[in-house]
Amino acid sequence: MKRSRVTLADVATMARVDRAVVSRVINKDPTLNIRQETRERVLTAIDRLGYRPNVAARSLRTARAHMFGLFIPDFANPVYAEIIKGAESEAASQGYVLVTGSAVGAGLGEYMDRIGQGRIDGLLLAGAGDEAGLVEHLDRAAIPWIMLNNRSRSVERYVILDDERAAALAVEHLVRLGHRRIAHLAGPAAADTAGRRSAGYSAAMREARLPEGPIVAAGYTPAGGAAAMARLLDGPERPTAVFVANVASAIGAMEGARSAGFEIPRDVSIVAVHDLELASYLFPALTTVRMPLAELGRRGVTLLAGLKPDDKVAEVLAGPIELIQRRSTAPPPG
Amino acid sequence: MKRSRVTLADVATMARVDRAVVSRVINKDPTLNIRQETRERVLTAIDRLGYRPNVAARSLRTARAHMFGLFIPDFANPVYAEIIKGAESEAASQGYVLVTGSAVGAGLGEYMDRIGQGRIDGLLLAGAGDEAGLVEHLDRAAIPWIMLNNRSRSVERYVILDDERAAALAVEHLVRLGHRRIAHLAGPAAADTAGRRSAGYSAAMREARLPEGPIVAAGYTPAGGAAAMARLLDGPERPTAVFVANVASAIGAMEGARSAGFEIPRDVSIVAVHDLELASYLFPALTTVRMPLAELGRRGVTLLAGLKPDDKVAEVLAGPIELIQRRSTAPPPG
DNA sequence: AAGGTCAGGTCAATCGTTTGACTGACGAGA
DNA sequence: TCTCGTCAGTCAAACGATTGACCTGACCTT
Repeated sequence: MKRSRVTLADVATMARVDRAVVSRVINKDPTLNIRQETRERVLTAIDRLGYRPNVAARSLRTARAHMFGLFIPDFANPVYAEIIKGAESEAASQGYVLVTGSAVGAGLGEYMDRIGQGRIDGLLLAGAGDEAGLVEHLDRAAIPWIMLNNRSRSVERYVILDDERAAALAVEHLVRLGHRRIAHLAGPAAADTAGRRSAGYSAAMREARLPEGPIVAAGYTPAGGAAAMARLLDGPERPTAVFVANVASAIGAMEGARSAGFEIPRDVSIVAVHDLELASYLFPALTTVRMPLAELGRRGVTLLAGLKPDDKVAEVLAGPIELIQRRSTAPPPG
Repeated sequence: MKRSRVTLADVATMARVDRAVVSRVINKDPTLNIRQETRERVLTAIDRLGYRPNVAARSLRTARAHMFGLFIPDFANPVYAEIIKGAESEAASQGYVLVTGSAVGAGLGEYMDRIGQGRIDGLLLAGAGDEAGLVEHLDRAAIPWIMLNNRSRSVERYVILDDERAAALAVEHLVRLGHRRIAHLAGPAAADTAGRRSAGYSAAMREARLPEGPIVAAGYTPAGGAAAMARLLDGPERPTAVFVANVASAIGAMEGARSAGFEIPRDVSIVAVHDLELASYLFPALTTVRMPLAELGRRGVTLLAGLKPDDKVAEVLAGPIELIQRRSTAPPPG
């Protein structure tokens, strides 16, 4: 039970060298010229004292925190879990710590104020909208930042996935099954991903020479999906299949269809964007389009590590996008 | 206009006072005697320069980082999302930043090494097991830490929920519906929560003078739940109801029951611990026991804020535990 | 013998804040 | 007149690690 903190000076004393030597040994300074024997004295001293460098002192001196932040809107959304995993592992392998936060209730502004200056070397923003003052807030912090999965209208600092293609894959699957009345349960108008998926839907429908079915927008939540589905199935020209923009809404959509008395996939097929482990345990197991979310987090960190505060990034991540067929899609009735 | 970083000295120069005054104004030092006029000069200087205190320097001087860590095994498990939310909001209101991490692949040891010394003032460990060397690792960091939802055999530093009572609530509900053959789909033997829920199950069964049905353990995952359920329903004395230790396993368990050809709740009732929004969108909507998870996170932070590295904590959080009846439970067949 | 090279380190300024100790000016009381 | 007490700030030493510049002695070369 060592209580008082161990510093460089303590190690230096024990190893009978200058603090500078210890520092250079720890940081593997290539300019350091040292006898093997001395190096070992330092190393054992570090070990015996249980020395850990003080991050605050190091950050102060070097002006780098070796820490990246990841800001997400909501931990309850499992889609972000994938992004976090990718980002965390990439950060670790680059020698950074990734800290994830979500400023419950408050927004990014308060988060940035609380995080203060000098605590993180860069920030990843997943699923952030195009809120007022966002860019100003970030620029005041004078650290590099990148949006994941969303573009900001005002600046080029984002990595996104090929949502058009994902949507097309889903629609093509339905078309191949024989569907002609394919509706679209879109995402919230504010979300950039929603727009891109809708665009992909439209393009694929045009390509297949099919009229765009009814389109209803809803938040990326089960509750939103359930409500929207009810409206989609209520119209006169009932669709035989629905392309849902997000897996969370799809979970609600399935419930909505069931409680409206429709059976999936007999009466209506459902396919959604984003694959999750959960999808195969739903009833019926949900057909999805798998997106490289972990890769997105990974790429964000990689870019952040080599970015200056004023650099531009505008990238559509090329990664495997594939349709995972399960049981929620089938040929149309009749 | 972000030139080089703005420091205290810049503010002091602009306000024509000493750095000390600026510092004391910022920290609301009660011993500071200052004219209203001067204070305002300082405040406007801060504002005009967009000054943010440098966290590294502050931490170095005060030996406090104003940051707490929360370590969880897996972001994909939605149960932790609740804990994070509670902890984050409590931390914010106490002036701390909460950072959540999960050392993918590696364990807590590597996480602690990466996080370094002096970066966080305290650590919350959710769902950590009783791994070897854990306590040593934590004690070397010389910061207060608390386990959430799990006890360590070796030290008294935990806050848990009343899992016995949660289990009893679930079992009593099944008994009241008329079930007599109530099986238990338990959690992994390594998890402390699993043990307490099993104990609660046993006690409630004894109380109801019922023989303990078959008990099968599984990890807190859908896959584990599905496999375990198959085994439970395969035996000679098939249970009419199953108490599942965790909602994630329950999702799998439902799937397992369905693919074995049983209908829920007609053939078998299912009730699980932990309520999630998702539960009402499953098919059928899952009956659960709601646990105060956010409160657990909240309490953890509160304790951490007023804890010394050697203090003991052993607390069963008193919070509302209630049965949320949905459609996965019904009277037994016949 | 003077100069040069190299190994093997040491020295000390610096990063930005905090904080206990101190000071100069002014007015009041003895 | 001298002392004392406020008021309104100022001074400067930390905190712990990093890093460019410097030093010392041994050995070699011409």
